[in-house]
Amino acid sequence: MNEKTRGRPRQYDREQVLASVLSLFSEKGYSATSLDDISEAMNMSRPSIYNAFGDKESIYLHAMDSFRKQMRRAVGKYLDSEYDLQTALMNTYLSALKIYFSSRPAQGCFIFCTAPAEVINQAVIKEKISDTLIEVDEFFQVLFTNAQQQGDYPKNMDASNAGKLAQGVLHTIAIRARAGESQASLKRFIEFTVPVLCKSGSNS
Amino acid sequence: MNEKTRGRPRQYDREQVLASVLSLFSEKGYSATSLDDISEAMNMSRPSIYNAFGDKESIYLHAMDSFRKQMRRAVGKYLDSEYDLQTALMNTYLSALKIYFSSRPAQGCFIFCTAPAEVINQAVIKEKISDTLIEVDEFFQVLFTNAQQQGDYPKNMDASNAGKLAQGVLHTIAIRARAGESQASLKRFIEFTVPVLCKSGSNS
DNA sequence: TTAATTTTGTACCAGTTCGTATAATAGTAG
DNA sequence: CTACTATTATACGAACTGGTACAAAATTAA
Repeated sequence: MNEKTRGRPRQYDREQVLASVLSLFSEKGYSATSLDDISEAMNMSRPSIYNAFGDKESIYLHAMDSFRKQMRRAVGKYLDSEYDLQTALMNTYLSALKIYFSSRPAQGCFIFCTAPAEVINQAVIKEKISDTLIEVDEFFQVLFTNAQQQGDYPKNMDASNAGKLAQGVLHTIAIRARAGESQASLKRFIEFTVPVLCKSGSNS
Repeated sequence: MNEKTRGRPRQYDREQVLASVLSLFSEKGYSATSLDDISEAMNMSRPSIYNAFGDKESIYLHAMDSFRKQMRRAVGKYLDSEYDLQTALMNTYLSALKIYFSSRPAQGCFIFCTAPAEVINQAVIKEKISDTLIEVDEFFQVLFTNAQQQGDYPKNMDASNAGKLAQGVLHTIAIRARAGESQASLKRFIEFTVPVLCKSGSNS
């Protein structure tokens, strides 16, 4: 990976500038962010940016991928069946909450709070957000089907729709965090919600 | 209301132009919509628009109010206690679904799909979206407390958080509709979800 | 009529937008 | 040292941005 290549060497670190542009887009959204903003945040000149990531839309798509990677890193482990359903859900939501509140003011979910606005006129963004929905639905669905196999969740329930509902909780948390609801309040909401999703689980 | 006033009479109908700018903002979001776009959609010159609704941000806020009114008109009746919990929830979601799919392609919820992107740098929009969250939370909470009084929902459940979860379902439906999920699929999702929310309700 | 009042249309502004043409820079290969 | 290659910096441009000054138009009040 660190092989010497011809030509002038890069002065930027790809992961690092992606992280800073992600943070920028997360704050202002796609349309309100200018290439000048991006250039300043990345500390790169405009032609360099274009050369590295393409046009503005393409930069945004890279940021979406970067965010998805971050989320996967945070919650992927809960797919392991050593966690029971309640624990896996709870930990997933708490991990998400931590990310949603990682800036001040809290910015919620980068993808579900900023991308939907652009969806109608940007086909590629629409595709990627749809793809994200599917991936997350499947993540949660696996949690429910695993629980069904272990007798932890009723088998007559539709794990696919249960997964969708579980992702829905993520969406509402993301929006609420960005709108100013407190982390403590959202944590209480999660504590109420997880037993409802698990249903057969013994909640007081 | 139709009293003769001095000065040149208006050539526009306030409700009508608000409806068209709402549709425009709903499609493109706040930042991607230009005053030229707005002027064309309203069929009004820029100074007239400024005189009638103020600057761009103010126009957007008026559009938010207009959308909230539309939603209230559609679902307000389900607050009447003649509806049982399941029916009220089901009808509310179906009414929302109809609005979310009223354009082609479906645009979901104007407020929760386009406003969150602007929240961080536009304090007034943040306030209004927060205010909307509270109003809708209270709407659903009333549904649950009414059901509790009629023995239709367990009294040991927290109606406030139940209401929040119920609004969460609205959020995920809105995002999914805008991202391209089919109305039929979302209807099945609702049919799965309503009994889960009601819990004690008899679902096969 | 004349004055007062309100809305409308034209035209303009300074600032910003995204993207790129061009040339300088910094490294490797031979 | 000379090619070659890739990245960087400067600078520009045509289009668009939100907002407004100004005057014309259309009504009521006196």
